[in-house]
Amino acid sequence: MADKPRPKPGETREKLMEAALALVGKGRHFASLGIREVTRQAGVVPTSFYRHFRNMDDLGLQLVDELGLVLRRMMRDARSNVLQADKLIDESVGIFISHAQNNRSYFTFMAQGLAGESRAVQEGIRSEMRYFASELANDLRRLRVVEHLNDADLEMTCDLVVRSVAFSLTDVLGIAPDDDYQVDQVRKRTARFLQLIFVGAANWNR
Amino acid sequence: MADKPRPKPGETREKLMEAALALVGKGRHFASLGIREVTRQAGVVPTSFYRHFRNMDDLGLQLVDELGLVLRRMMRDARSNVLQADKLIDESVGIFISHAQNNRSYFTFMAQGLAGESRAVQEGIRSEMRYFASELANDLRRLRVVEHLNDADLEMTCDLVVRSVAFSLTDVLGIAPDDDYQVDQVRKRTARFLQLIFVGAANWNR
DNA sequence: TGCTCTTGTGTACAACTGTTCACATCTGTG
DNA sequence: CACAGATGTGAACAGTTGTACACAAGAGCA
Repeated sequence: MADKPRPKPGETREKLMEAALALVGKGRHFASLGIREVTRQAGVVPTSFYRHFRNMDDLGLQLVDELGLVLRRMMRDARSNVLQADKLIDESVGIFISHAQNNRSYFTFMAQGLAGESRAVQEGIRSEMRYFASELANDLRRLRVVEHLNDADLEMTCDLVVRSVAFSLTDVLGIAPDDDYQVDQVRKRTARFLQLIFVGAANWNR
Repeated sequence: MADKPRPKPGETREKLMEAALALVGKGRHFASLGIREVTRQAGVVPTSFYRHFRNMDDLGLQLVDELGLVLRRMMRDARSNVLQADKLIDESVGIFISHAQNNRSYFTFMAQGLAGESRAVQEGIRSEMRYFASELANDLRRLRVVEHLNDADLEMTCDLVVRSVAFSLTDVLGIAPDDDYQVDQVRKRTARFLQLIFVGAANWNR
């Protein structure tokens, strides 16, 4: 028997998730990944896969959970780093985009999952987006920048904001990571989207 | 591109494209389709595939072209059927959504392709969206509803509109085709998104 | 010490994959 | 008419796939 490096406890599970994410980051589509392919990338024997996941969809679902953590971290980061209220939009957008840059694989997975073939993954991601929108609504209420909007309209506004940002993040993913000029273009354009939306919200009286 | 002006309609070619689209409509993801799978669905022998496409990405690219036709038809439909200017948004959204309902497979393919693994398909779809946005800008200019916006701001506004509608169309795809209530919810919500954007545009003076 | 769980491994197999090749059929043009 | 080219077919290939099975090493516990 050849000596094995080390049989660590429960590390294989994470290796498999990272492997899938790595393949997605390399341009592959999650839906086209196979069990063998992932285990190969993880440096594990195919059979091990079944010790942790029932199938690929299962792995995808667990990735969605991890994605939730990433998003929450991003949100916390934005909340604690936005200093001036008048630069709220610019600074938040900057933070979101840099998170997308630093977690390309996760956000690529998110973008793929939105139209993915697993209904469960799809629903999971949409649920994360709804959560994000409702947290944003809370923040805006707290900052008293939208006092004239009723709850439903505020919720609608935040939903639109989140969708726009999400779409912009997929723009970033289509750009070479070091193409600072293009990334900056997306940043500016996204900020203007949000400004436009907030101008709309400020003048919203039905 | 237009490689078949003279020869008779290669029906196998279209059968293959329809087959791929049918599989996508059935919930499969385009990136996970195989050549054999598509030919089987088309009722054709695997070898025939190579008579018309070099590989799956090639087929995807040609589907993007067809998708362009669908989008153009949708646009023309909206232009000729919107009767009252004050109902422009509601009627347009209604038309877009019913087109999405009647061409579910195409729009599912579009949603998938936006984050797909073929950079070319991705770029093709984004290009269709840009075209759509620029046509919308023309229309708005013609209708004189945005006379105070400069070209760049108008273009930005239209881009945001197109993105929002596109996102909403993916919402529709996640709903059972006959769930009229939910579809109507999406319709109303999308219309409000656009109203919000246009209120923003109307009050946009930097 | 034994017993049972959990995790990881190696082997095996039938089914399926993409692609090639040689051959059949059809269609329009010289 | 014959012939060239486009289109479709079937058999064949080597490689990959998902999954089942039996087994080994360690952990926790009586």
